[in-house]
Amino acid sequence: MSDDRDAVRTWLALLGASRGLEKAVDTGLRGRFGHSISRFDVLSALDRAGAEGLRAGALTERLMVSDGATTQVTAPLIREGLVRRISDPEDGRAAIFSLTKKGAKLFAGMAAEHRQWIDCAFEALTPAQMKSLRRLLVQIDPVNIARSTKDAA
Amino acid sequence: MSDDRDAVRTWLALLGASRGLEKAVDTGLRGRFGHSISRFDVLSALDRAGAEGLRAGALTERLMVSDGATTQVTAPLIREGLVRRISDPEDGRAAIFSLTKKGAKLFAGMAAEHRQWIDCAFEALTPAQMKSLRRLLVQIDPVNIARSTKDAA
DNA sequence: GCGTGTTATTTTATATCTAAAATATACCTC
DNA sequence: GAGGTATATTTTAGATATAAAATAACACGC
Repeated sequence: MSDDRDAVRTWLALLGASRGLEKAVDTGLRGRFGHSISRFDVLSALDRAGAEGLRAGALTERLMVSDGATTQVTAPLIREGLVRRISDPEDGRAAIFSLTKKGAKLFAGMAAEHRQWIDCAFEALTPAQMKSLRRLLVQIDPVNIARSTKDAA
Repeated sequence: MSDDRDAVRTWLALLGASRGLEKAVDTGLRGRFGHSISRFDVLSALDRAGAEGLRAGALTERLMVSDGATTQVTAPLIREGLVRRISDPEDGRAAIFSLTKKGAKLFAGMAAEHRQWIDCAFEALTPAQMKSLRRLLVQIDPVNIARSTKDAA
């Protein structure tokens, strides 16, 4: 068998594993808590940030989405009283997001369940295999694509 | 260091690698060809299917998306004359999608470039490492999540 | 032949993302 | 402190996804 498409085959395996797990987690979160994985990511970032919360820009950066998405995803969380938005007293332009008590409590439950799901999904891998997997994953370099695309243009 | 969150850390690494590469490929395809990665996937599936093409249901299954998405993603491709839709002569309900000559030609160019990008992104990995990576990836089992979610409900 | 039910696809409503335009406020220079 | 410029965020428009309702066509039993 030729190895000509090794990289493409590996990419398809990576994409399949990631999408499959993401879909399963999203379905689980929606079913159990009525929130998408995007919202879970917001709650997670804010939980980690603690009491000071995060500015909209910082939240956007951590979620690796666009600024518009942050506004939209936080909106329903604010409506439900899980997230609080206040103006930065030091910069009137900036908005600071943080978890309410209710939001923190809900997130704790979500995170516990989420962790169990992930543990189940990775059950077949030993800790050493997981470490090996992480080491391989970080060697993949998407920046190379951006470069070669620019060259071709 | 505790290994308590090994699985979650691995999941985050997987998600990061996959999203990063997907984003880079999507950006590359849009910049060079004006088509999203979703459309590329459609063209790819139809190219593989050859002259007989694929029924809408089969295309949906291969893309692993919902049936509605197939209708919507193919629409612009049909408008641009890259994909053809005809009624199945043996089943008036079914639609059969196939590539036009123009679509096949465009896809050939896209696929060649796509492969170069992926080769670049995986440059740091040896063929043996890629094989090892694939073997680890297929052991991840999202179905476990669906099961445990159902139990909890 | 004709209702009845199943199946294939499309349509519709909603959610989420991006990119770009609009808005609002801070900061800097004079 | 007034005006221009830069920056932070929201809004808007468009793409893509899902889920569920609607549409259309086949197929079976009578």
